[in-house]
Amino acid sequence: MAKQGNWLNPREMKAWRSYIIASRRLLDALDSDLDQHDLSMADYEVLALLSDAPERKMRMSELAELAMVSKSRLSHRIKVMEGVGWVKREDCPLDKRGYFAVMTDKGFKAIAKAAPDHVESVRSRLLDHLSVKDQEEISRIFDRVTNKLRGQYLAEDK
Amino acid sequence: MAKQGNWLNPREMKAWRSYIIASRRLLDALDSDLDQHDLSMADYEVLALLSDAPERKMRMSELAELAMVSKSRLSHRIKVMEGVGWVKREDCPLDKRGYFAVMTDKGFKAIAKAAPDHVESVRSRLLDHLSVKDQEEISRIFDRVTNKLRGQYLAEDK
DNA sequence: ATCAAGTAGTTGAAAATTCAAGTAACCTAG
DNA sequence: CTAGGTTACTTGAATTTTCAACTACTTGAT
Repeated sequence: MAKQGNWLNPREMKAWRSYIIASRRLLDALDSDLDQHDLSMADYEVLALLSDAPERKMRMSELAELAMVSKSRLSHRIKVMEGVGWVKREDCPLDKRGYFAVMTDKGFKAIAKAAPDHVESVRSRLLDHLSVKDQEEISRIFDRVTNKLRGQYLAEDK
Repeated sequence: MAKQGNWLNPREMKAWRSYIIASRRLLDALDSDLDQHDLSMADYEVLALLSDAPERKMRMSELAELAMVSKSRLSHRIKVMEGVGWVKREDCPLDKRGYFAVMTDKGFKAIAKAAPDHVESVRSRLLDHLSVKDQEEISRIFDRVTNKLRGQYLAEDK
C-alpha cells in the first residue's frame, strides 16, 4: 500500500493542511457552542436522528450506523441520556435481541431548544463564509470522497 | 446570537452534510490506517511537529498550540510517549517553569517509518480524488473558514 | 525588594471512548 | 428440529480525554 518517497507537493500539502486545521477548529467551535445546551455534536446528532424518525424511535443498530458511532459507544451514550430522561429503551417485539431507542418529550424539547442555536452556529462558523458556488463545490468534492472511501472500505474488508 | 427559525435551505444542508459525513469517515479511515504503526492522528501530528523542529525539540506550550491540543492532554500524551521511549522531557534553562519535549532516535524512527504510509493514506483517501482546481478551492475555502473562526474567537473572548 | 497577577506545565479524578468478551436470539443447511 | 454461525446489543475494564485544581516560576508595578 505504501509507495515510498512520494511526498506531498506544496499545493497538496496546502490543501491538506488548510482542510484539517479548519476542520479541527470548526468542530471545536461547534462543540463549544453546544455546551450551553449540555450537548456534544455526537449527542446532538443522535437526538436529531431520533427526532426525525417515525414515532421518534429507532433501532440501536440503525441509529449507531446513521450517527456513525460504534454500537458500544451508542449503548453507553444512550444509557446516560436515559439517565437524563431524554430517551428510553423499548424492546423490539419482532426481534427479541433488538431494542429501540425512543425519544421522550423531554428529549424532544431538549433538541428543539438546541437546534436553532446549533443551526445558527453552523451558519456563522461555516456556511456564511461560503458562496453558493462554494457550497456546491463542497458537496461535489466531499460526496466523491465519501464514495471513494466506501469503495476502498469494501475493497479492503474481507 | 441565535436568529430563530432560520433553517438551512436544501443546498446549505447538502453542503453541510456532505462535509461532515466525509470528514468523519475520512478521519476514521486515516486513523485506522495508522493503527499498524500504533499511532493516532493526534500523536502522529505531535511527533511530526517535533521531528521538524530544530534539534527535534519544542516547548510544551508551543507544541500544544501547534498540534491544537490542550496542555493537559499533551502532558498526558507525552507521558505515555515517554514510556514508549519516543520522547524525553528536558527542562528549559531560560524559563524554569518550562519544559522541552525532545524526540529520541527511537521516536524519530517511529514516525519516519509511519510517515510514508500516512502520506499514502492521505493521498488515497483524499487527495487522489481532488483535481488541482479542487485542491485550490479547498485551500481557499478552508483558509477563509479558519480566518473567520479566529476573528469570531477574538470577538467573543473577553 | 516585594507583591499581585499572570504563565508553564503537571496532576488526579471524573467522564468519555474503545476494546474484548459475553449473552441471547435469529437463521440456515442438513 | 437442531447444531453452527451470525446478528443485536450490552457490559466491564482499560485507555484516553477533559476538568479543575495546584505548584513553581516569571513579570511588572510599586
